Amino acid sequence: MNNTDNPATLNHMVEQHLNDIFHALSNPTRRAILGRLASGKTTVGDLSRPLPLSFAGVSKHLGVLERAGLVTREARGRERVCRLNPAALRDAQDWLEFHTRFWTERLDALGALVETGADEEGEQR
Amino acid sequence: MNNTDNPATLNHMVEQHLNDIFHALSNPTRRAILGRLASGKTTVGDLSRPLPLSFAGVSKHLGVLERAGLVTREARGRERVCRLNPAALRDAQDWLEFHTRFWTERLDALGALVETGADEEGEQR
DNA sequence: GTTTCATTCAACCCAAAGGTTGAACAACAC
DNA sequence: GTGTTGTTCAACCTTTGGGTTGAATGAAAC
Repeated sequence: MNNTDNPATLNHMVEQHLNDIFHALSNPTRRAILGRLASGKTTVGDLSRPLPLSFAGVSKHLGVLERAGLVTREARGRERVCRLNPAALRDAQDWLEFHTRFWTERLDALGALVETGADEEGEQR
Repeated sequence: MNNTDNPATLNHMVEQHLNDIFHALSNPTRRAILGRLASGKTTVGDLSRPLPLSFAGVSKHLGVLERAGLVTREARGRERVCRLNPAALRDAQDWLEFHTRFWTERLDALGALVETGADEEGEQR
C-alpha cells in the first residue's frame, strides 16, 4: 500500500507540504529569488550574482524552494537552470483563501449576532 | 521623523511583516490554533487543553501569532482572551495572489512565445 | 488575609536555519 | 591532457525555534 492511500499519512503529507511552502516563503532572500525567477528561468550563478551571499548559500536557499516544490532545477551542461513552479504557490494560496473567507464569514456572522442583541459574542462552548 | 516616513525602512517593515506572517503559518500547531480560533474567541487555557504541549509552549506560539498580527490577546480578569485578526492574513494572501497571478501570466506569455515559434523560452537576459 | 487558578517569564536544552569556508566533481575551453 | 568554471557537498559556527521546567505575577475564591 502506497503512503498516499492512508488518510492519516495523507493528511500529514499535506500538513508537511504547507509547512515547507510557508517556511520557504518566510525568508526575504527566497522571496527575492522567486521574484527574480518570475522574469524567466536563470542559472544558479546568475541568481546569486546580485545577492550578498555566497554561492553555496544561494544553493541552499534553492534547496529549500525546491523541497517546497516552488522551484525546479535542471542540469544543462555544467550549469543548473532554475525555474518557477506556480502550481505549488497555488496550494498555499488555496489554504489562505479558504481560511480568510471562512474566518471572515464566521466573524461577520458573530458581529451580526451582537447587533441583533444576542448577549454572547462568539465565545466557544 | 517617524520610521513610516522613510521609504527604505517602510519597505523593510513590509518585508519583516511578511516574514512574520509566513513564519507564523509555517508551523502546524499554530495553524491548528488559528483553526480553533476561527470558531470563536477562547482563553489560552482552553486553547492549550487539547494540545500535546505545555501551557507555556502554547503561550509562546500565541506570541508568534500575535507578533504576526494574526491574533490578539486581551486580559479578562485573570485569563487572556485570544481572538483572530483576519486582516493580517489578508496581507499574506495579497502577496500570494499578486505573485501567482503575475507568474502565471508571465509563464503563459512565455509559453505562447514558444508556440509561435520563438526560439527562446523565456530565458533572462 | 490565604489559597488557588490562569498566565507569563526566565532559564535552560536540543534541533534546525542561515550563513560561512574549502574540498570535490563534472563539463567546458584550451 | 591541463586548467577553468558552475555547482554542490561537508564541515563548521552562531542564531533562532520549539520545547521543557519552575518561579513569579495577578485576579478570584474562600
